[in-house]
Amino acid sequence: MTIENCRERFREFLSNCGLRVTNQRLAIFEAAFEFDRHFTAEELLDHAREVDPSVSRATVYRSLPIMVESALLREIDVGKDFKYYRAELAQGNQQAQVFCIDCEKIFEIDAPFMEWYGSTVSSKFGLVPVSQRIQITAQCQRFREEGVCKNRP
Amino acid sequence: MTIENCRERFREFLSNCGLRVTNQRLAIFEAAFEFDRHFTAEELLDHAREVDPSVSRATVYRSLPIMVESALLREIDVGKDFKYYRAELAQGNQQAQVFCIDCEKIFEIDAPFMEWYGSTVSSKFGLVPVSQRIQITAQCQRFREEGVCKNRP
DNA sequence: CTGCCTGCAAACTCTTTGCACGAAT
DNA sequence: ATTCGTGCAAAGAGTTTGCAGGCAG
Repeated sequence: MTIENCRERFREFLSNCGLRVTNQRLAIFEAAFEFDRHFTAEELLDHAREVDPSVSRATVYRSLPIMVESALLREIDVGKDFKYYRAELAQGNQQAQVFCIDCEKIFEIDAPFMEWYGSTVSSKFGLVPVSQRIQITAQCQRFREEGVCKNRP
Repeated sequence: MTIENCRERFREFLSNCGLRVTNQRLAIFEAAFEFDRHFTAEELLDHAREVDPSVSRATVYRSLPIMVESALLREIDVGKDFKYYRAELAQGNQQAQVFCIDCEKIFEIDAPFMEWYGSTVSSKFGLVPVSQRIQITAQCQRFREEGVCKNRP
């Protein structure tokens, strides 16, 4: 899946939902897909403004749910008071997140069993799964002992 | 594990940490252990005030981390902007949470493999696990279709 | 043209904090 | 007597929202 595909997909999603294709929404899309890592709403705002300085914080916050809904962005909650996002070039596979509390970096790894597990467990309670995630919080032992974290900026 | 054991454990934990055993802390403890379900900080405040009207919101928020640290309370983040807590009478097993977005209820189920999975995955990134959780978000199909959720108050 | 979108700033929610008083040890 | 703990209210952080004007369809 290339960025061109994604851009086209985004335009179609907007149209199909009766939403307008505005310069701001496109700028936010471009900014999001230029990150090669997880980013926060604030980081996205800063970067989107480099593409189109007129983008406001409100529009970023209004666009994020749309892009998550369209499955172009994944939303990740690591238990902090803000959320992380990541462009989803390759659609689909369930992933487990490992969040390092020392370097604040998010690592991801495929966890194909999760979907099965989610629906098995949900059905035990008479429910239908919407989403499932495994999140592992970890620390860097070396950083704790030596004050150096190889992932730390 | 009875509530008496837990109360004693709490007093010991406070003493061992050089923290004082105050009426407010005890009132918050009692309130927390009278819930037979998950509760929020605000619900805990309301209930603690029934035990001791002098308890303030600040003290509840200052006590929660202590009780979580002492393992008498479990903190659960379901991706909303506030946290849930639950008294932990039976210590220990890793659990997966199923959060129903229709009735906002949290169901739990043992997930003994989680600890193993967390350390296996963490070590792939050179990290040491601190905690791990599986969280499944689900909905009540019957509520969606018929407007009735058997778990809904 | 119509009405969805936008930027701005204020509002909101949950949580944390500074301060002076009060209570546990 | 010390010092930690407390209540109060204000601050804080991230996010949401009301409004008047702007732009896509």
